[in-house]
Amino acid sequence: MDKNDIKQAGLKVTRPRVEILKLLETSDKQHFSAEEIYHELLKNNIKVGIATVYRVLTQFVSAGLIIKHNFEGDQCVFELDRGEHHDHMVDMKTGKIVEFHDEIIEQRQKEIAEQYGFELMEHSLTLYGEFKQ
Amino acid sequence: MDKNDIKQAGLKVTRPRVEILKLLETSDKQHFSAEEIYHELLKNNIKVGIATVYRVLTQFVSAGLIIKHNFEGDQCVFELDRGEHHDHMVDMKTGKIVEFHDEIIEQRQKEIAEQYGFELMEHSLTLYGEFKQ
DNA sequence: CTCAGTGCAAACTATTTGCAGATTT
DNA sequence: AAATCTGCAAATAGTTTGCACTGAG
Repeated sequence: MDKNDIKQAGLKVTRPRVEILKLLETSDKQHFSAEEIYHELLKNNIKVGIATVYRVLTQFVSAGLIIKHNFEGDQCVFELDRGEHHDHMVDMKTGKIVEFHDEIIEQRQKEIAEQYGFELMEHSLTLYGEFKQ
Repeated sequence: MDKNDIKQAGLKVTRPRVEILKLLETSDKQHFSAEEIYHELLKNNIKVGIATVYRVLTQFVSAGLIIKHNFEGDQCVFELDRGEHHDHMVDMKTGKIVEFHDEIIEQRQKEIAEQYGFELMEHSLTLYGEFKQ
């Protein structure tokens, strides 16, 4: 129910917002940079400005609809927040991104934070390398 | 032996290089952004251009003398590479950075990479939150 | 009809580059 | 002296903002 998500975020249901959310929901690719989203929309004959893409993405992040990642390199990537936390493996040659989740690591992070008197709010774990073959 | 490190990297031993390395070696702070280094040098009456700071930092990273981190936020930070790998906890209020190392997590990362047929080359783990009290 | 949202162009921030003069070896 | 290095200013890349017009409710 994408349109409801937009409404519940206190935002009006506009073309760019619906289309950006739809793209993130229906694409087989999970991670997009702002530029990629922009070009994808243009390719589908949806006229938007790059500024709107950035604005909408920022709003969606605030609303908790999507997540923003700061991998190595110059630009950020965005993905739909499907509620299940996960970390990433990034192929440094191809740019391919694969998600994983590991309870042992999650647990250890909490223990370490505890040890240091650190109130853990979020974390980011990214493995860089190459997928074999 | 900082000057030797510079030489061994195939770089000439110049004022800016020596001073940047010295700052990173002797400061109680471990992590600096390029701007911070720049201002720190100016404060110590060492005239450099910001472009030189960026150039030298890039060269030092290539030479393996320092490490570059991409924490959340706009700018990168640099720290001396003391050879011992570690991850980071970042206080989102104060900006304070504390290092930690956990063998269990390191081990799990290797196992996960193995499972996925992923040749692990590096990784980045950062905990975000606040130090209590 | 009203106010939020949009596209455009200009502004901004972090970083990089071209170049002529300065430094290291 | 030769080659690298530097500071400056201009360029770049990603992202943000001001503004007048457009569109959702």
